[in-house]
Amino acid sequence: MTLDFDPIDEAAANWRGAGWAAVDAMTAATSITRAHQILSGRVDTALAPLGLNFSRFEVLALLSFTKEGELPLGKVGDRLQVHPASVTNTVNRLEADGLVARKPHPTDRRTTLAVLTPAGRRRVEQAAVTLAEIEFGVAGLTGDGRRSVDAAILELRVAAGDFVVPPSQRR
Amino acid sequence: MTLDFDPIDEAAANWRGAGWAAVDAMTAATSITRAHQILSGRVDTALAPLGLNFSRFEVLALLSFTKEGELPLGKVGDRLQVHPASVTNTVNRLEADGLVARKPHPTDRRTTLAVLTPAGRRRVEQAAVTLAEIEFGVAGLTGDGRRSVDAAILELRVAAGDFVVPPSQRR
DNA sequence: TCCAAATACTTTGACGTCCAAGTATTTGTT
DNA sequence: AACAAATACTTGGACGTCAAAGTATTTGGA
Repeated sequence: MTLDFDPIDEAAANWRGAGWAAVDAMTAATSITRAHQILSGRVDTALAPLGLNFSRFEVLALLSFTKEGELPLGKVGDRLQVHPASVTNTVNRLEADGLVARKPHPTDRRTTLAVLTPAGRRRVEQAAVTLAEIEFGVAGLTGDGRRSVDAAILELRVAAGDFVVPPSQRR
Repeated sequence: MTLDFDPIDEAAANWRGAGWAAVDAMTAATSITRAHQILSGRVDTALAPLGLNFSRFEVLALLSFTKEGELPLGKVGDRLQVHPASVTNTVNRLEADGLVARKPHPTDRRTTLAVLTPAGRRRVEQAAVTLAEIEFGVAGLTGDGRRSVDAAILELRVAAGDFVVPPSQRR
């Protein structure tokens, strides 16, 4: 069902025709939404044979970067910027597949650690290779395109309060 | 829980440290994912008082641009690039709220038309104003940023086969 | 010391998305 | 004319996300 016109261009023209405002914002929002749809479809398809999706992969990758291969669930949520309930759900699945284990925090009994298992470490290595092969779903974006997307979205993330740029690093 | 560092920068450094490939693709994918998360949160929050979300708004907007304010459900899915089951679901809600009605196609009895009601037309006008006010969730992106995002993602969409650029319009 | 507030995680429930399968109707071929 | 294939939509199920409420534990004053 490939169209023979750009649906976003079409929408922009309709928007202008209706006299609606912020057409450039609308096209940017629609582009980003569609890009996400495309890449997440590609990524999930590529990871499915490994029993992973992007969220699960992100958790494994994050753990694999720590010294001990473990992190409190709350930290996982902070870093990946997802809701605590989603972390619980994701870790449940990883645990069911034996890729991660839950372990009590040594000093704070409110806290639960997610620990990467040996199987989890092997799996995340495979997944990293798989994802690199499909270019994380952004095949079609050139190097320039990737850089400009990163730079533009950086502004959006800062504006959304994702993180504070330390005064020493302002660009 | 604002971080004092850029989590995507951090991820990129970790990726390089682990010797993993396609770091630039990873950051682009992560940026797009996060951008989508930010804007869709903002948009859904802004539309909630109107009983809409972005999907429902898109359907209403699309209908409002047609001459008769009606379109077969299948066409809606094609234009908005969403799964037929999602169209059914979205139209169900719009219908329950009296913003859209289903009507049989005059000649093809397989086909169902979604028709904008007067209430639907009023609602979509309000929503368009609301969305323009919050810049469709992309406040923080400058004009340049919006243009470069659009241009970069255009490549991605074409590569994904969203539409075919007619020979006469290749840029 | 005591206790309200904050923190950490889980549970439940409302939605949204997609896939796969099912029903109805039309199209295209022989 | 007959019928397999294509098309259009709906249904049911698996998942994922978030918000809100619930439980347990720790923290930070009064």
